[in-house]
Amino acid sequence: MPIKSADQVMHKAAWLYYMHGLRQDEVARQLDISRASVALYLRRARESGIVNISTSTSLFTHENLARELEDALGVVSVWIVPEDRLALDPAAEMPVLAAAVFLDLINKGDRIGIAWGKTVYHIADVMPFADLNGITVVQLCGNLGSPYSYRPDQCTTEIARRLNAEGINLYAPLVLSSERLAAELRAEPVIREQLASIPECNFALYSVGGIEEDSHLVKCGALTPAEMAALGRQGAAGVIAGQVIDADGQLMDCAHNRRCISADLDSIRAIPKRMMVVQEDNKYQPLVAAIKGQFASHLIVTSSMGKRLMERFSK
Amino acid sequence: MPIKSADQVMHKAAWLYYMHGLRQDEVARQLDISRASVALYLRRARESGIVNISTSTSLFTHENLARELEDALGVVSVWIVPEDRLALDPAAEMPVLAAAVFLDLINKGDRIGIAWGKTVYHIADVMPFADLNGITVVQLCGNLGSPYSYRPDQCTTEIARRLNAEGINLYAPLVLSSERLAAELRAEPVIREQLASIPECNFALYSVGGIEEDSHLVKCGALTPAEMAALGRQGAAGVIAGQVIDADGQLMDCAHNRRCISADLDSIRAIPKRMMVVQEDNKYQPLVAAIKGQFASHLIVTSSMGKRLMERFSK
DNA sequence: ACGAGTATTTGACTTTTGTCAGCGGCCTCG
DNA sequence: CGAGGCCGCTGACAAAAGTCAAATACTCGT
Repeated sequence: MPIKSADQVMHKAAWLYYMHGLRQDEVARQLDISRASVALYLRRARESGIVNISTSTSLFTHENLARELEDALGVVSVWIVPEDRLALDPAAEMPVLAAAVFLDLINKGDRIGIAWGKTVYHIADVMPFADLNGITVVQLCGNLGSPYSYRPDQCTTEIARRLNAEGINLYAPLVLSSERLAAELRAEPVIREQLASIPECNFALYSVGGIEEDSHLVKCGALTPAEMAALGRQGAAGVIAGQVIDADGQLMDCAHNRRCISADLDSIRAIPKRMMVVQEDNKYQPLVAAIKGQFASHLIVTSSMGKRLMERFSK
Repeated sequence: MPIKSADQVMHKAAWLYYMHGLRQDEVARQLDISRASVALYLRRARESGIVNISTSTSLFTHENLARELEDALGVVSVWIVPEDRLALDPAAEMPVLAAAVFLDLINKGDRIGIAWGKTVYHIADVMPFADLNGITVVQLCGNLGSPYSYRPDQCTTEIARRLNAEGINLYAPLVLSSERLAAELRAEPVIREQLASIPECNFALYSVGGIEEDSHLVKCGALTPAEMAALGRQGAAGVIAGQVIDADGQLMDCAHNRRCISADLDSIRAIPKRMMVVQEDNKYQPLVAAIKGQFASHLIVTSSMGKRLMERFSK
């Protein structure tokens, strides 16, 4: 007599309900439990990723603008979040779309790099549960406390949890108080190995940070408003995985970058699928820099941002 | 003002309901239609494959027997349909499992060969709808009227319809009354090209036929009971895509095979993923022949059949 | 332009599903 | 050994989803 574990009952209930199309009361009779329990098991099955429900994202790629941007920017694929009045608020829509596209693009066995920011955290927050095998999720940049609770390690951990994947955190601060200490820490075997393994990723998920004086990096205390303003005057245009880039998407030669523990920008550029998600309209300049720097192969933006990019890059 | 096509409304309703988790009445309010319409659109979205609901099939591979069979038979993967009293009737379970595994194994752009039989038709019958892109479904064997309505072209057409794939039928009878006519028909350009394209398939779905005097091939009138009995005495062991094979899984040298219009057995063997689904317990001998003939890389059987195979192949 | 025929939409009703307080078993610790 | 706490299951009720006949909006041919 095989002992039926709770997991097996859950799995079987999900199978009968979703695959055979039985009603909950029929499943209950079949498994000899109450219907209420069936409802409970079904919820757990969805939350554990045993059951997957997905919807085609073609709604967001079937716009002409998406096609035009793919050609003009030379990226693989673009998704456009519309802003007409029949649509939801883009702030709510974009993370959901990003999560759906993300799940669509990843495969068993992938190694996925996750960077840092409000956008990434929101994506993690709405990420459906899935039961992928052999996925590894690695953290692309060091840690930083945050006034919101969007710490880099949390993003990585949460996404790994939802995918039933292995999560690898980077146990180092994002930014150190001296260049010397940062260099020494980077040279530590445990950190060095982890940074060295980043080129093995085949997928990256991130946004691009702004360089205003109230940008995320400033709010989190990595830079003072004055330092950020100075960087801006020196030509800073955006932030990728905690590192400041110039208008051409190249790493700035500055003290902050030297004090930073994060994925090497060339390593990031070498990742085959680089999914960039940009929510805020004021990220235009940073996004232009990121695109020039080849940081996006898959891009998710609002229609208004898409139009501005089109004007900028179509000539 | 963009004109909202019915398809777009359906797609958007599905998006809001399944991805954002809104209730039907909230979706209705958002899209300014009645809740009943939302329910209708959601059904259509599921039936058109815009929404995908799938359940992990690991329940059926987590048996020890499956592992052992994979080793003993040298096949890639085995799924076992249990027959304990908590389980559904295998006759109902197997097609559902086969359809789920099938959907799991195929990818965008695949070319899929479909053979013929009651089993395959039942699988087609419960196949979920999906919105795969660039899939082609080709018919592996000629047509034959049937006392049940399991004609080969129907299997192909139905599966293609459900996957939103292109279906390519073989417009020839499975069996002709003379060898000469069969040879001439095979030489016809339209038929020849189609048969020649079968090695381009990367996936095959079929079962194996029996050689009893009431087997499918006899019931459909392709062979008389006497002819089948004679073939049995000559060493026939099973039927693959309408063609009779011997106990080693090799093509029999017989009149029936020469009168047959179907995929070349070597072409079938060359297909990378060959998914064989066997429902009936009396298919033991034919299945052994099919396995010896390398016709299965992915196998779905009942636990009792699995045990018999294990006894046969473990030594 | 008109009307027959077809497809879409809806309100009202029925069925199915989600929820949660409370019951009961079981394990732990005093 | 018994009390306390935890976990899982269930019955009963509330909420949500499915269904269908009837109404309305389209389409196409004449």
